[in-house]
Amino acid sequence: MSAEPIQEFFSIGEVCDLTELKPHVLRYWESQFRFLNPAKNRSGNRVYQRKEIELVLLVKHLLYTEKFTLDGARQKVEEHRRAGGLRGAARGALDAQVVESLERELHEILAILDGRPRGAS
DNA sequence: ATTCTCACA
DNA sequence: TGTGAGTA
Repeated sequence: MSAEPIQEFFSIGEVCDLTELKPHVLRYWESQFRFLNPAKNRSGNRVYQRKEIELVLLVKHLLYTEKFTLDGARQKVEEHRRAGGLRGAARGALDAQVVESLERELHEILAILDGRPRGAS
């Protein structure tokens, strides 16, 4: 009964639309966070997967909303990862509040994606 | 049109 | 972080 071919890969441009960030910011973060390394296709273009969009949103939240420094955000995200990712962090040593709000933001975005065959406005 | 790297402010 | 140059 499944239907819509869910979009699995995203260009940097799509990720920017989805996260409200500029391409140069995403590329810069790549140089600051090892866990933010999207694969490159044959032509060298970044290919993002949903997991990476989650990371981008987490970093954006830490940096812009919680006003962490690059170093602080780096440590925080690594904590999240050691705790088992976005989800696992909830039962870890991190604020369930943040995780909750992130999942909400994420769901809003992914919901639109999953229910949208792309190309329609 | 989009994205990429690199340089520079 | 923002912008521009020269590519692919």
